[in-house]
Amino acid sequence: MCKRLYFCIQIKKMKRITINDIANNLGITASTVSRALAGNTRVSIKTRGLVLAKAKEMGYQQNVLASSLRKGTSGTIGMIVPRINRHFFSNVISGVEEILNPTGYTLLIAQSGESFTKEQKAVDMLLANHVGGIIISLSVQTQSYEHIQRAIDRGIPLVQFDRINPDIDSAKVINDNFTGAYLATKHLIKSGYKEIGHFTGTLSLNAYAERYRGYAKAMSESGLKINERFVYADAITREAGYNAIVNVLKEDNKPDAIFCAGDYAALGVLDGLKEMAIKIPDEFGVVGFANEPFSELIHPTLTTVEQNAFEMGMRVAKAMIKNLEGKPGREQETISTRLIVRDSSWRGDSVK
Amino acid sequence: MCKRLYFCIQIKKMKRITINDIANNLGITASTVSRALAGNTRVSIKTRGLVLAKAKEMGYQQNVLASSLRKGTSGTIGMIVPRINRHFFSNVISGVEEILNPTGYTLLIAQSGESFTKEQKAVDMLLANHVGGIIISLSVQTQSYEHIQRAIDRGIPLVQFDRINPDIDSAKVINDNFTGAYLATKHLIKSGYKEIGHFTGTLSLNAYAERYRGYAKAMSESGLKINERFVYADAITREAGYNAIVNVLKEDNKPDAIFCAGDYAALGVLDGLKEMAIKIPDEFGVVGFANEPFSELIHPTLTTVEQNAFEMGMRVAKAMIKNLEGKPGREQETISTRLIVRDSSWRGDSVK
DNA sequence: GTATTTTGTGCAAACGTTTGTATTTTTGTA
DNA sequence: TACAAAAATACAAACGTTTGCACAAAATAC
Repeated sequence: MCKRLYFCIQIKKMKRITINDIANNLGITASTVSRALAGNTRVSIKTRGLVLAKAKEMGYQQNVLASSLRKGTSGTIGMIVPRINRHFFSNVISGVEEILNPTGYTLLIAQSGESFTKEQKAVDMLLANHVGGIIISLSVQTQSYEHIQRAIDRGIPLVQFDRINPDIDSAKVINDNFTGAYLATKHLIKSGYKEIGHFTGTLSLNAYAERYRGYAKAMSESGLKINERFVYADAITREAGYNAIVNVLKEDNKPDAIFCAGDYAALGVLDGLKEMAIKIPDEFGVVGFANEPFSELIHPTLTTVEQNAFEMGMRVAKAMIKNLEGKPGREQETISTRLIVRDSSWRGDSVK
Repeated sequence: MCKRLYFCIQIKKMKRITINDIANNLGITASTVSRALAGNTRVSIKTRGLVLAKAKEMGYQQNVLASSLRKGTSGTIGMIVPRINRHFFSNVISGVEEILNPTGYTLLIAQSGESFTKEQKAVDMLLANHVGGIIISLSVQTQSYEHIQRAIDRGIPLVQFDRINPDIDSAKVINDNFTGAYLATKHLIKSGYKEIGHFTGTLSLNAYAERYRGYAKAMSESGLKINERFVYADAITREAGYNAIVNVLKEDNKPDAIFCAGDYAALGVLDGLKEMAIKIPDEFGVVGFANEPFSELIHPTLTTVEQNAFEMGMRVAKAMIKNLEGKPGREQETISTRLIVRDSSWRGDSVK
């Protein structure tokens, strides 16, 4: 590798300080140093102080790899999200780090890109890296769950969040999608809209199923009938939202409001309505879901449901830590959502 | 730990398959298995096939920890960004993963949150985790660089991107901030604005310094003088942009356009202008930087400079791999930027 | 046919910890 | 002072790889 010594000398990596170095320096043995650093009471308080001081002096840094190898468990938590550049997910990540970092755990993040194969690979990658636990939000494609089971079989803790599979035995943290959707729909009703449609994502994902459930509940509770022709279950992108609204307004029987299960779809709906010169909110109401940053910046500002992503992240991390500490903790937690009323839906009390 | 055996049985982790298991099973030795799995030609093609088949059959997964420990270098790359939930950074991350993942490297992401202390801690965390390399974009606070030097001294490859320190000896990938800013300012001039101000971030960061340089070049080239009272070097947030524009328009001598070094500041400027009922772009021109997703959604749509974040990420990853493979590679690469003209600045050829 | 090279494996040490057990030192008690 | 108990430390094995070196068997050369 290194043909000539004098080349190596300058390139050579600075040798890391190990516990053996400290031990030799202090004239004690490595095991004592190890225990001292761990704060084990079996080593005298005097030696502990000595070791700590010397470690600092020599610039010792634990070799996490060696430690994990010996202990059989690493302080790394793996996290799989569909996309890191989604406002919601990046904020969940921040929330997780908020709790995890101070405890010394480190987070290994992987993206599934909404692809099942990539999700599988991500799980295997995390397992190969001996993560101590896995946090996951399923991709839209995911329909089979052996990869998840593989992780569980390994005995490593699993926490699902947002896009979960209820049948998998693990801790779960979800948004209160039901209530959010319920309130959003109720709000549209209160605002005087009668023919309310719903654009959402695949109902095989619990998040979307719950939003549909909330929508349906609000409708039936107010004696309104759902027109299934106003319901699209594959409309979560801007483009899909646009296509759906254009499509649905072609019919004789038209809706006068749409509750979208995502802000991007709502954005597409607004695009379509503007194109058709339909007045918002006078003639048509729109509500989104997620409170994406753009939702308060567009015109009209978009009524939407806020999910507390950061809070969710913190709860996820806490659930993970609980599991890592050996406490069972297979509970399902729910993070509350909040309706934010803006211009795209509120016609004032007048209509009420 | 486990007081009662029959409790352990069900909780017990499934034992991992090691190369020793494969070796025993095949009646050969672990070193041969190791070599076979690595595709070493010193083991016969026959044995290699046997080992590979058996490994697959037994569901072998390499213990990355042990491997890294022995090899003294891990296949993990650490990446430190100011904030993960910024459109630009999350896209750079995606770009890095695009290149890194297929090669088997894994990415450990840490956030500095624009805090110097957190950045230092992040570096130490990555070093403790024996990352094979570090990719970093400096926080705005960072003024001292011992932590970076610490990493370099360890001999691990470093790649800086976007917010770099030119004095640190490492590979660097930056945006063509100069040209972007130059074109943006030129465009404003072409659009007929004469008194063009500049709202930017701390000029100690090269990215902002370069944008200033581009702005200055365009101005002087067109024979326009920079009024330093129209230049704010601490205005990168929406709020700061708002305050700055309100402030600057109080004076007798007013600008008629602002080139902002960030879209958020530009957003604040638009807020202020709208509040003061100043017509955009007729009376006042605004250009941002970054092409944040919201910039094409707001009213008026914002002229801005696009940075190719994903491309940048891929280049960063390639530079890292080059370094990991032992090739020196301390070059500085520049990713081109592109002006996107929208409604906030273009008064048409009429004015020209 | 022997000598030499090539090819394929095995052996054992090493990476830096952790941890059960053994050993030494200290302390307390009779 | 002797002797047990307690406290502090040392010893050594283990975690799962990788890799230099040794060795045997096969292939080639003379």
